[in-house]
This record gives sequence, structure tokens and C-alpha cells, in this order.
Amino acid sequence: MYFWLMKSEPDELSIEALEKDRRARWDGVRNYQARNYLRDMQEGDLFLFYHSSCALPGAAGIARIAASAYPDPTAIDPQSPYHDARATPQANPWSAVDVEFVECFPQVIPLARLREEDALSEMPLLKKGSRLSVMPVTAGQWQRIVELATGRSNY
DNA sequence: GCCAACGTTGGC
DNA sequence: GCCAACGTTGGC
Repeated sequence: MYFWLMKSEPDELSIEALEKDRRARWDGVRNYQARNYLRDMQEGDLFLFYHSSCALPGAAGIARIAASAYPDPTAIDPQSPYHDARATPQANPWSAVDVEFVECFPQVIPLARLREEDALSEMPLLKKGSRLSVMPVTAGQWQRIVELATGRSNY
């Protein structure tokens, strides 16, 4: 079991929308490093749902990988904003996973708050200039963030 | 292989 | 809207 963090613009998919729908496809990732992490995910892995490009960027909740990586259908869909003209059904370089809702944090843990934690300073999320949208989270980082968010000392 | 130009990300 | 920083593209 591994821990991850994935960024989403709440206008596209928020933790609240996932709570309502229970399950969603996580698609549109168009960066090779992020894609490789998607491919490393296993059903049952947990991830921090991070809201980006919004009024209050930060960790908003927890979700779970419901289906491991498969070819991202949006890459070969000409109608999709994520369409990639070089992708074909036979050779689709992009991957998607399915995710399911676990919990909303009582309050979003803002990016600025995460930055105050020495224990989190190694997270790619907090490194200057990092734009990676899918990243691994260590057990220690996971525990610290869940504790900040919920008061629970363990998950 | 180098590197300038470009488009994108994402916080502020 | 601004802009720093990044990844990708494509000419050479």
C-alpha cells in the first residue's frame, strides 16, 4: 500500500464533487513523470486530494485508487480538451486511474500551512517551481497531514 | 546534442 | 492579470 498526492482544479473535479459522485476517472494527465506514478498505483492505495488553481489551494481530503492504470480514453477523443493528436487506440501513451471518495477534511489545509511544517519540506508539492501533479507521499508525511487535518494521530 | 522560443502551471 | 519556473518543441 502506497500513499500519493494528486492535484485537481476544483472547477474540474473537487473533493466535494467526488463525494457526491463517489467514483470518478482521473484522466488528462499529460506529463510523463506524473503518468509513471499513475502506473505505479495499485487498487486500494490512498491519496491526498489537493485543490489547485483556486481561491484556497491546499489538501482537501482523502480518496482511494479504485482501478489501477489503463489507457486514458480522453487522449484519443477528438472532442476532449485533453485530446492528443499523436495518440491512437493502438498506441496511447497516456494513462488514467479510477478513484473513489474516502473523506473530506473538516477544513482545507492551506498550502501556506503545509509550508510551515518542517516534516513536509521534502514533498515535491512544496519545492520551488515544482509543477508535478501526481506524486508519492511518504508514510511520515501522510501521517502528519492527516493529523493536521483531522486530529487523528493515525490513519 | 544544444538551446531559444513557446505554451503551461499555479500561486499570488 | 502577472509572472516565475517548468517541460516540450524544433531548428540547427
